[in-house]
Amino acid sequence: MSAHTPPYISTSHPTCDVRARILAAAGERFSQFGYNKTTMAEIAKDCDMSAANLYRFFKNKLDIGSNLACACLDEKLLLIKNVTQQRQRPATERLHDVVLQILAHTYDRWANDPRINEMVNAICDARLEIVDQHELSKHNLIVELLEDGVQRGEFSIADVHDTTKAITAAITLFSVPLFMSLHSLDTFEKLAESVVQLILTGLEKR
Amino acid sequence: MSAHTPPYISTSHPTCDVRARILAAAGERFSQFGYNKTTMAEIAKDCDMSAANLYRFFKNKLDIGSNLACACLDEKLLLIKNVTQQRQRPATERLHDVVLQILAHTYDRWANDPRINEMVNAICDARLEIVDQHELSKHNLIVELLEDGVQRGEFSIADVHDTTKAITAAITLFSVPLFMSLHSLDTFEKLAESVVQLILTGLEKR
DNA sequence: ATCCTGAATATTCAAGATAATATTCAGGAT
DNA sequence: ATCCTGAATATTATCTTGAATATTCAGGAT
Repeated sequence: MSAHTPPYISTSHPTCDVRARILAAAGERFSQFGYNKTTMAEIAKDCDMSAANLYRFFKNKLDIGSNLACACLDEKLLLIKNVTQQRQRPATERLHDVVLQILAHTYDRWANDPRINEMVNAICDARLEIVDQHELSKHNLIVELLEDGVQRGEFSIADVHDTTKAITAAITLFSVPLFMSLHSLDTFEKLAESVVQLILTGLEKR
Repeated sequence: MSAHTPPYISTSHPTCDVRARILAAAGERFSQFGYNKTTMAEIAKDCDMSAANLYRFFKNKLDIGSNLACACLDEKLLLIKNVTQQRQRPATERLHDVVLQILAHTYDRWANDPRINEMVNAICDARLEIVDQHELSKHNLIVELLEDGVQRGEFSIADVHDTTKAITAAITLFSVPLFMSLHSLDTFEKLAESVVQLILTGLEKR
């Protein structure tokens, strides 16, 4: 992490640079030592400023954390979006990949960056609206995917919103970091395959 | 297990009576005041004996808890069994009812007997094998149900065990007390209906 | 011998004291 | 005027220690 703002072309107001620098420093600390164990003073020192000055750019520590958590969730959302919007591929394939992608991401974060998860959790139960917003965005992406699948004649769905909720519910196990300790990634992947299979084709004889 | 295992009919051996009496007293206390807040001395007094004497029948407090937790889980299992084994009904209906039954039970326990859940949790993460055993029994009941459904020509299933695991995974949201705070029972029931629908018929056009 | 207890010991819990840390603010530098 | 800081205050975490509780055990009652 650079201690000083790069002096070159800044597309935005200098204030934004400072905000970005603070977020970068905080993010670095949070992911290395955890949210609770990094102090405002440390973040400030990394940015060559006083702790008090941080409060000119963020309401408080939780606000810094929230911004980082949002970025984290957005990144996750982007991963999903990248799959769902590959319009040339069959919707079934994309649904499959979305589920596996979610699992891979959940597992990776759990295994490789536990401190970030700690932070996201801390933030999420202090700021319900953040997770709500994220869930809504995710919901919409899946709705889009299902609608696309229906239009192409791949899917037969009575109520797209209900079905999206059902799918989201059915893949809970793959979305919650807490569960990741239950199995190896490999086991989870096989399980996810089975669930996708189940979702796509159901049990009834045809 | 017990230091002296009765080789014959359980109810007749005095040791079993004592064990049962202890479990009853402990169960009463645990569900009323919680596992952590009831003392061995209190349980003992309820049984008109010394605390030390409890250790002749159970290894320790956790062992008492484990026995009660087992009974709790067995009761849950029995509920499921009662549904799955109604051979005269279609397997699809039974599968539906099992899921709703599980949800109802999870929710009820969470809402009306939080202390029991606290105990079961405490015990389960100290005694993994208990929950493993329970999961296995549950798995077997669902396997039976699916096999029955296949035989009747209701279901078309490639691998019954994999599918059972998939179903179990897909209803995670309804099995874990932790999630119960997310929605009302009513909302959960509708969601469960959708998930069952999804499991039974799948998404693909037929 | 078998069953049980009171007292001894080990472990866990919780209230209060202490130290860190978050947050605010009056005022100084540019 | 705007930006920033050091010091003051409020909040939160950590540590300490006495008390509560779990567990053990030597020995008494039946």
